[in-house]
Amino acid sequence: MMLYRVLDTVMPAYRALFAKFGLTEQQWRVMRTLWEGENLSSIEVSRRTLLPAASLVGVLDRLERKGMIVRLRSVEDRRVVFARLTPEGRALGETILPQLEPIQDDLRERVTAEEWSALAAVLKKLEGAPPAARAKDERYA
Amino acid sequence: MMLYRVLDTVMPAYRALFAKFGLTEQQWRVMRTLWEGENLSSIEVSRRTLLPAASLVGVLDRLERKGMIVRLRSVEDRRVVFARLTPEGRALGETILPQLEPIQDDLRERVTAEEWSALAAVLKKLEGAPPAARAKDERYA
DNA sequence: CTGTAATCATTCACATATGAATGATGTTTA
DNA sequence: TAAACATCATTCATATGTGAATGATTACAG
Repeated sequence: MMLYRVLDTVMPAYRALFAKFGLTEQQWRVMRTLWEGENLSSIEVSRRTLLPAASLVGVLDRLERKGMIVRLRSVEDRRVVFARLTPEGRALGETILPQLEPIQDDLRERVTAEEWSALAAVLKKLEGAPPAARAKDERYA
Repeated sequence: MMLYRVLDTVMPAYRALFAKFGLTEQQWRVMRTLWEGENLSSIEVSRRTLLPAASLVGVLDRLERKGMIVRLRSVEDRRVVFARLTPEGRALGETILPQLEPIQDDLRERVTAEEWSALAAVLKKLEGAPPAARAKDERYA
């Protein structure tokens, strides 16, 4: 509940910014990874954004309709689909990213660096060993 | 992102339990408040569960269809609707609540009490001053 | 080489979230 | 008291989340 409460109070600020440019939170997350990675496979985007594959399909559909990205099927492995930014998509990033600073600053203003790392540490412990059962995809936490 | 990651690893365990009894996470949250409060107004349930009113309507619809609750319109203020547990709804609580312990224990096992309060403190600071409610006139002027 | 298992993207059915708009009902104000 | 407001529940349209199932493609064991 605490986590939800925090998200409920922190996210609206971001959402307001994205909304100005016609993006939803999830669409934003995808664009964000692309502004960094440019050309990524769906599954890689899914991993970085934490968006389930099933949801990602729709998000990519809508981003494609908006002309922000294009989908390209891989040649080596035809199961894989890549998402690539269009010039418009890249331009959007250069418009939005700077406007993100004020919000970030506002957050940093309220929590000291030590508190941040303490928070990060505890959260990391929490995600460390899923209660249910894992054993398969360990990779890197 | 950290917050989402934690939710992604912690919630599935709970969801698995609810699912056994045909409940979703949101339906669970509502039932939980009713197991404590018995007869609450919609708006009060909304406040305690953090579920937006618009979503709550549907959740209550489904819980009502399942025979877990009933809706009663208030007599003093006919705008208000109360949600009340049915005997089945109450019984479900007595079946599920005990089974919740193992999951809770597992979490407590991984994080010490001090870490918990530290976590709570930081999170509380974060929700302290909603960045969004800062003013209608732009802030980066 | 062939059958089988593993992957990846997608689709389905169902449950929610979000923001805006409504209708019914209280409250307040001029 | 009539008009302007404020509340609460609900509905709408659109976007996601969830778990299960599919189809198309590899990767692999035998």
